[in-house]
This record gives sequence, structure tokens and C-alpha cells, in this order.
Amino acid sequence: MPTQNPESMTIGRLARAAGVGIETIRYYQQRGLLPLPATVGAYRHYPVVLTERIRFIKRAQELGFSLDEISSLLRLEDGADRASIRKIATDRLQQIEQKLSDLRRMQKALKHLVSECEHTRADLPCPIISTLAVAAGG
Amino acid sequence: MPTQNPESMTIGRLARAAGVGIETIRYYQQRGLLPLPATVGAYRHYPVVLTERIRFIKRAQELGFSLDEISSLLRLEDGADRASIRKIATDRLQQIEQKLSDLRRMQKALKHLVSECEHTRADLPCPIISTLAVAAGG
DNA sequence: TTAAGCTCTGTACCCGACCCCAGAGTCAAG
DNA sequence: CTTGACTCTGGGGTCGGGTACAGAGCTTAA
Repeated sequence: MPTQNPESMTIGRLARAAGVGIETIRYYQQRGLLPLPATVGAYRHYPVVLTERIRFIKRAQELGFSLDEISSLLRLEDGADRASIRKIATDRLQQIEQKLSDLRRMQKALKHLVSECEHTRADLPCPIISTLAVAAGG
Repeated sequence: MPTQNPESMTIGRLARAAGVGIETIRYYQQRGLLPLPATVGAYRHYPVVLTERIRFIKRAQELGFSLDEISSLLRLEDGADRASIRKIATDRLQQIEQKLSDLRRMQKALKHLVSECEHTRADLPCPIISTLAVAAGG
């Protein structure tokens, strides 16, 4: 009975079209990232354009946005409120930069330790262990 | 009746001395990072030196080691097996460097988007949104 | 009509490193 | 001896982004 609208698809097809799992779609629905679709018969039918929305989400995740942030971006999707959009992006940028500086500090300290360890005589205590045992120095 | 050994302390004192929560100590015990202490009466008594061990763990965490990795480091604590110790450290270093490169990529892309957004005429679509809608381009 | 394969709801689980709570027992100071 | 601070066991919850079922119902092609 339900007319097969070429503009809509079942969850499995949408999942394949968007390159995600079915459960991911359900999860996004639950999180409010995707609109609740119309039910046709016993199954839900999703507009084909949701494929784009899911790709949007995935691309935003690749840039490090959380689903909450993406949710905000989607609410601003018309692009009118640029200031808010930029705020989300610059906040995320700051988090990334904070994390970068933390990781660079770790990297430096670890590199130093490894190099010390390589150049310390075998009869002396391992510098990695002894540094950890005393201070986080670097 | 239990003699108060100055070399041992209850869990609360150990926690305060090491600057962690009581639950953290129980958790470390469970994970095998701390030896099971002797029971004196109904309570456990912990050697004072465990303070150092906990600090070791915390310092290693600051360098980004997971508790599993720290567990391995502790097993190598005598410092004899330097090659194994260095392997743990260099593996961790590689993970950190991978993460750094991921974050730098994100940073670059985001910076670009924000700057585009700032310099695009207000009557055009927001570049942040439209880029996400189309491609993860950088 | 039947069988395959899809979808539904609902719940539980994964990772890591803890945190928090209840209710009972215990210890030490005053 | 009482009081209050501590500790015990054991179980649950947190965060983020999903994954993995179970058991039922639906749809559709042959």
C-alpha cells in the first residue's frame, strides 16, 4: 500500500548511502541530530537529503567537533548567524591548540627520556624509570 | 592492640600523602598496580613507600602513559630491561606524534575556515557551514 | 504462501580511569 | 563508653560515541 517515494528510503538504505551503521542513525535521531522521519506502514522512511546531513556530521567530526557542537552547528545551518558559528569553531580551535601544547610537552619530555636512556651506561639506572620515580622533569 | 608501625599507614593517610583519592588507591590495587597490603585488625595497612609508587604512576600518566603501560613499567622497575622500557616509551611517543599530526591537520583546516568566514561577504553563505556541507577540504 | 531479509523496540555493553553511595563494622581520643 | 571519623565490601554511575544483541513484527520477491 505505501507508495514507494523515490525521495525516501528505509533506514538500511540510508545507512549504506551515508556510509554509517544503522545504529548510528538511530543514535543520531535520539540525540536530535536527525529529524524524526515519517512512518510509512510499520517502517520509517527517510528523505534522501538526510544523506547529506549525515555526511555533514561526519565531516564535522573529522574536524574534531563533538556531537553537541555539531548539534549547535546544525541549528545554525542556514548560515545567518555567523558570529555564533565562528564562536563554536574558534572554541574548538582553542581546545585543539591546548591539546597540541599538552602533547608537545609530553613529546619533548619523552623524547628526552628515550634519548637519555639510549646514551646512559648500562650499569647506571635507567633514566626513564628513575625520572618517573623522582620528578616529571623534562 | 595493633602496634602502630610508623612505616605503615591506613588508606586515607596514604591517599592524602600521595595526593589522590581513596578510590584511586583501591582501583590501583584492583588493577594490580599496587601490592595487596597486610591487614592489621580489620583495616589494611600500607607501607609508606607506596606513596612513591603512586607518585610514579601519576607522573607517568602526565606523560600520557595508560595504566596498562604503567603496569608494564612497574614490572620493569628495576631498570634492568632497558630495551623493553624504551619500547614502551617509544610506542607511546609514536602515538603522541600521530595524535599531534591529526590535531595539526584539524587546526589548519579550522583556522582556514574561520578566516574564510571572517573575510567572506555577509550576503554569501557561511564558509564554515558550506564547507562542512560539501567536503572536508582544507 | 513462504522464506529471506529487513526493521521495530528496548536494553545492555564497550573503552579508561576513576567517583560515589549505602550500610555495616572498627578504631582511637576524650 | 561514647562519639565521630575512619574503613570495609559491593555495587552503581559518569563521559562520548557508538555497538551488539534479543525477540518480535513487517515486507516483498519468487
